[in-house]
Amino acid sequence: MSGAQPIHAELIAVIVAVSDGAPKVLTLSDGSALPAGPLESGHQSLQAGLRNWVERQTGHTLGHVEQLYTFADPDRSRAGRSISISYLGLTRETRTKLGGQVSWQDWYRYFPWEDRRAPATGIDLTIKPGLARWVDEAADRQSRAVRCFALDGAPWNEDLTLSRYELLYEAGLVREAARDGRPVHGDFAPGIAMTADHRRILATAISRLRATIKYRPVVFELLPDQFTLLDLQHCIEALAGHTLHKGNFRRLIEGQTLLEETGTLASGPGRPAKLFRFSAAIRAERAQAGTRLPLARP
Amino acid sequence: MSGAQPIHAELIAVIVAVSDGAPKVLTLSDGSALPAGPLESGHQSLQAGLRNWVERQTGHTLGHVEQLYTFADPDRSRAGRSISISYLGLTRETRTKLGGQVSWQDWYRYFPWEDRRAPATGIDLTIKPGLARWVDEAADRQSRAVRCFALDGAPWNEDLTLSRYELLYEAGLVREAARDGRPVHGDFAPGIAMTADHRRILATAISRLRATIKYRPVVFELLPDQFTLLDLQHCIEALAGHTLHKGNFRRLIEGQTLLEETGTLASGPGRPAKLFRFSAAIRAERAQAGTRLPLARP
DNA sequence: ATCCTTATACTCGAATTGAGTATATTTATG
DNA sequence: CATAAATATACTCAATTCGAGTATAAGGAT
Repeated sequence: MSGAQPIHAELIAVIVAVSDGAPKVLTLSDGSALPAGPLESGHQSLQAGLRNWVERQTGHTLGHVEQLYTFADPDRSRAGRSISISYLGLTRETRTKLGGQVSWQDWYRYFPWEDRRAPATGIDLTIKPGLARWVDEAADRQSRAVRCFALDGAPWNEDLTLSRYELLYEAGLVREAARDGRPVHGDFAPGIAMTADHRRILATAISRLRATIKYRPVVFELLPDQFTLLDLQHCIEALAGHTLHKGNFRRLIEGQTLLEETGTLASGPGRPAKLFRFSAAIRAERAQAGTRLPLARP
Repeated sequence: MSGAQPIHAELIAVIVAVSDGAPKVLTLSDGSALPAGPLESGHQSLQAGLRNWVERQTGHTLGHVEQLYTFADPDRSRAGRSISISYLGLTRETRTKLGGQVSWQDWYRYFPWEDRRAPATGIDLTIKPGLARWVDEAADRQSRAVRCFALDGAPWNEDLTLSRYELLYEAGLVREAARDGRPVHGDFAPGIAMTADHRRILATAISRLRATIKYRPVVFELLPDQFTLLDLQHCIEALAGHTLHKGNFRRLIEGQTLLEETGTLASGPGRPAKLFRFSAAIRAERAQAGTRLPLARP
């Protein structure tokens, strides 16, 4: 087999925190790029390399870290091919000073259509006409658009963030598509663009995280040590992009051994809520255990 | 940032087929290695590179292809670091001639404890004593072992194939651990070893495939054009490693729009069964749609 | 004392699930 | 040819889960 070639490898990180009821992502260049850096020689493993590098650059300790996807750049210069390995990392947003153009951004700035917590945002109205034009051009597009955007009465599936972004890209309804020279089909969907394929990587991270929280208790990496059941619910709703039924949520959580009471109460308006922490077993296993959250769809 | 270095990239493929009621994986060296090859310059994308290379080498057309994981070799020679990108590919086992040491192997030869279709194989009896010794050495090991191997009355979770292999490796209960100089804790678990980390990659593939078949109709890449409901059930049981309730399986499958009748009947002993094929919509979307199979665990 | 706000508890019917039994239609066998 | 064996298909039923709602408790603010 011939054609093996030297290659340049880079790590791209999607660092996620939740604060003020919004999921945030750590960005460079005033929100237009994800943090990235070359794979360095000293690193034991890719994951260790990423942790080390993020902690040095941002001062944030990463809790859960998960590999997302590896991309190869097809048409880079003769100088050598480039491979990007992307990661999702969870942390708590601390008020540490951030360097010049480093900032936390609400991830729904990039994907407004993914936030369905408040009803009737009218976002679909912006997207649907362009989508309709694209669908009419070929026969096999209909069912894909229907499934991704729940066009008929079908239920919205929050895990399809990546599929939806890819569809909008193919349909020429995001700026990146126009930038890459693809045909457009109308006004761009709302939401701001990013460098290269960074918005696609962010969509991958959202899809993955939304899928992960359903069966593994990774949310605890995003919450403070103590929290109320409503805090937990709001955190999950922020990530999932839709609201949950309070009573059913509590029933499911309390039916498991996920949490334990701290014995203290939260203050604030209204009746004080019990404070909880994740149970010792869960903390020891660092999110290895299984969980059930009321997000699975029939 | 310094330390960027040229890197060698290689693709490793886990090619899976199901025949004679057993999940098979394509191997080299009489079953001790997975097919692997360097990333070549002509390839558009990693996935295209893999398809191209597998089809040229084996004559098998890959249906569903899914990226598994990217590893970096930490302690390779000064000559340059190596990155391995592993993929899962599904195909049908055809009777094409295979080269010298290329062969299809039942994947349960490598993971006998993962096949729970026949009850009481006694495999657990071989593993449990060593596991018990390992658990006793540190406090936080108990719950992990319990969860992975369903030690108390907990239900067996078939998706944990990778976690179980990793635990056995850490516990020094597989040959690869001894080979890598780790302490052993008793007799090795049954199952044959592979080169380097290939058995770990195979475990990753099994975990991923077992998780995937629950919500995406990828099985259709493994079955012939027409098949009976029992064929479909047996295929899924082979992959999942446990049996399903026939009536409930049929109820769930027929309650969806997954299949359509061909109008013909299968022959053989007993009452002839209706032949089905996957519905046109499913085939068109090439496994993009959602499905439900009776495998999800409470 | 009353209102507002949030927490917590409980209810109830619909839907799903797990496990079982009964019947139909073919091939093999004496 | 009658019967057994094997397989397919259909139906039943109770337990559990789920979605959505109502009711009550406990704090602060006015």
